[in-house]
Amino acid sequence: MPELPEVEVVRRGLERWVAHRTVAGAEVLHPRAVRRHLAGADDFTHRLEGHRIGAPSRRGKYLWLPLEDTPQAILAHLGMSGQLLIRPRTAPDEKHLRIRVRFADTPASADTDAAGTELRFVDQRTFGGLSLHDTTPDGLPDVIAHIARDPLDPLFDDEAFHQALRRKRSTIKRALLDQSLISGVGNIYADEALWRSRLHYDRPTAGFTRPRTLELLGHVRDVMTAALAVGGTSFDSLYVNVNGESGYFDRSLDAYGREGLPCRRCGTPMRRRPWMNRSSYFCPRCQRPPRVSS
DNA sequence: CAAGGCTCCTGATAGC
DNA sequence: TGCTATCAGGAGCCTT
Repeated sequence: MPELPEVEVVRRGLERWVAHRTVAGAEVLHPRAVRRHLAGADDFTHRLEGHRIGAPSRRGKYLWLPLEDTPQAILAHLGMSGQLLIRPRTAPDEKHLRIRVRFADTPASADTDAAGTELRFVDQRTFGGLSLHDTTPDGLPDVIAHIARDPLDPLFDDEAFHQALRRKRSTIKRALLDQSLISGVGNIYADEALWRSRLHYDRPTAGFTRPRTLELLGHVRDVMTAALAVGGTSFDSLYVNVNGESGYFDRSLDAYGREGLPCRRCGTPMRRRPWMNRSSYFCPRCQRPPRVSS
């Protein structure tokens, strides 16, 4: 399940293999993959043709490929199971291939041995997709203006995040997953950062002290940086990075998926609790629930 | 307006 | 064997 580190790995792959190539054509094999492109699949493909791709950017779990000659960008979200693969044009289609983008071979692509390859969006569960949007003056696709900066962004404002937590009448894991407060954190890294911080997921944010917020942010950054160093992660075999190699980091997980296994800090069996139609993993001893439970 | 819940989707797996 | 139930969960959208 791609979160910020995995998406960043994909972004770097695209920088290597796709930037500065010109789109020759695109093919949408499943309409749901472009459902965020409201004008439809035909409009999506027609408007891509002939444009040259710029340097890929990312905010949180969104990444986008700017078109160099127009203030627009191809926005991508991988959802649960999305992959962006660079494959030889001659490679057989993947079972869940949703979108194919072909490129014109140019001297630029020949220089990087990218010639003869195409970009494929493969997505089993179809929660992800591509779409084309206008970009704001700072280069951000307009439809993700509500997405907050992510914790690895140098312009992320720790103090503003802390004040936002204080104003909320919510609990900490909900806040971590709220992409309008802090982006890029999903269920896995939320549980990991909370475990490192010894915080229970249901702890109200309103009472957070500044040191507590800053420590949590530090752990969020640490766990993401560690995952990035290993090449992103997804013990989920569905996840493959842009070069088609599977990444991951599963051996470094301290909380997620460890129900019944001993806490790596105190040895107490880890627990799993149903939470927001998913799961939260935590140590019942290190991460004590708040006194007043919702 | 904020907070919380519902829903989209497919495949692996467990249970009967 | 073959069916059904459950789980995985990001984020837009809906309800309260």
